[in-house]
Amino acid sequence: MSLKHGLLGILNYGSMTGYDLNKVFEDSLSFFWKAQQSQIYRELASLERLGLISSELVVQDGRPNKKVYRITGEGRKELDSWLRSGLSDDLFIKRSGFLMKVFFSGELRPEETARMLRAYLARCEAELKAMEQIPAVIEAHRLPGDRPEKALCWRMTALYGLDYYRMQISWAKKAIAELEAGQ
Amino acid sequence: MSLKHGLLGILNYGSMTGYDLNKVFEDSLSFFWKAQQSQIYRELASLERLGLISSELVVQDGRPNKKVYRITGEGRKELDSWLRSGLSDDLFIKRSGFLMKVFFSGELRPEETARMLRAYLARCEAELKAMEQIPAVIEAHRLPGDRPEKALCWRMTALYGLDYYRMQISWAKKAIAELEAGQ
DNA sequence: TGGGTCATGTAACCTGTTACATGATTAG
DNA sequence: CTAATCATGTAACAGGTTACATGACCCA
Repeated sequence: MSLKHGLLGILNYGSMTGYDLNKVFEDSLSFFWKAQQSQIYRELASLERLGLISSELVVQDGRPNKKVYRITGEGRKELDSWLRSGLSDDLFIKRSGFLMKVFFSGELRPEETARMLRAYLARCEAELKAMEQIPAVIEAHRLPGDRPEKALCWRMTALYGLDYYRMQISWAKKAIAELEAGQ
Repeated sequence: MSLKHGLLGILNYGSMTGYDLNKVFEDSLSFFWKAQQSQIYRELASLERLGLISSELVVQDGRPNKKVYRITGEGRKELDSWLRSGLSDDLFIKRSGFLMKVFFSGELRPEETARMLRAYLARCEAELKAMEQIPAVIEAHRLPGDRPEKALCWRMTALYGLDYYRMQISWAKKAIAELEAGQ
């Protein structure tokens, strides 16, 4: 459900094509919501059927024609009621293939488990490094007309990302130390 | 994919019915993998078609007959190769409806956002409290024949859960403070 | 001349969710 | 007597993943 609301949320900031939406998702939301391009097109079609967005074909020459989507009044109402509906039930981690593997790694030799954890640690350190620039990017993206709350909320999710990776890193270090102590 | 491997992993510790597997999932894995009962039955059927598990009908009187699933040699091979295959690509949070909402909450008044965050904080504190007993439960579940690595890996995932909720709590507190400062 | 960007989508498949359906036993 | 537990599933739908398909323009 949230993909639909994410699309509405972005279109609420400005009309754009499926292609653009895909890029915005990759650039800004992919940390907490990874969407496939094909899925975005499908959801756009569905949102249009529901009357929450409308589209206009823009003929271009030199490059392919494009379909620009715009949020409708109905769409704004839906977005608003979603935002105000409080917490939903889908809060926490639902599926982690990684933790599943850790859970069953008692079958492996401790060195093998440790090797996997070290690889995980390296990945987390790389992700953290990549995220560290985001708060500055948000600051830069700020437009004069924007409500200050917007930047605050964006920064809150970015800080979440930083905290998240820092936690992964400290957990992984502890786990590796425990494995090495156990041998 | 990981649901299949989770089922194999549990059946590797002992044969059981779909009903039992569902309970094990709820009791032990639901923190990082929430599976529906109907999905478990479907995956069991699929694993059996693949020859990774086999089943035996046990006729009971007084209660419904049951189908006891057992991992096959093929299944053990598959489980083992999954465990040794290192990190997969599905590492991090993929979808968080909660963060999606936070991201777009710039449209709300700060008090409304703060109310949502306080509700989140309360949920996290409750989850943390519930998880705090788990390391002791794992210790209690230990059987004489078990490899010590098994308990270690279980404890690592439980510690992950604790760290995870503690991180959520500290992030939420910071975010609420920022919102209140911004007003 | 080859790869990246712009721009659209479809098709098939897999996985997850929700709801329905049955029926006996046992514990409070 | 009523709710929980034991035990099986199916059906329909929603959502996510992977792969395919097209085609022009621009830059190196």
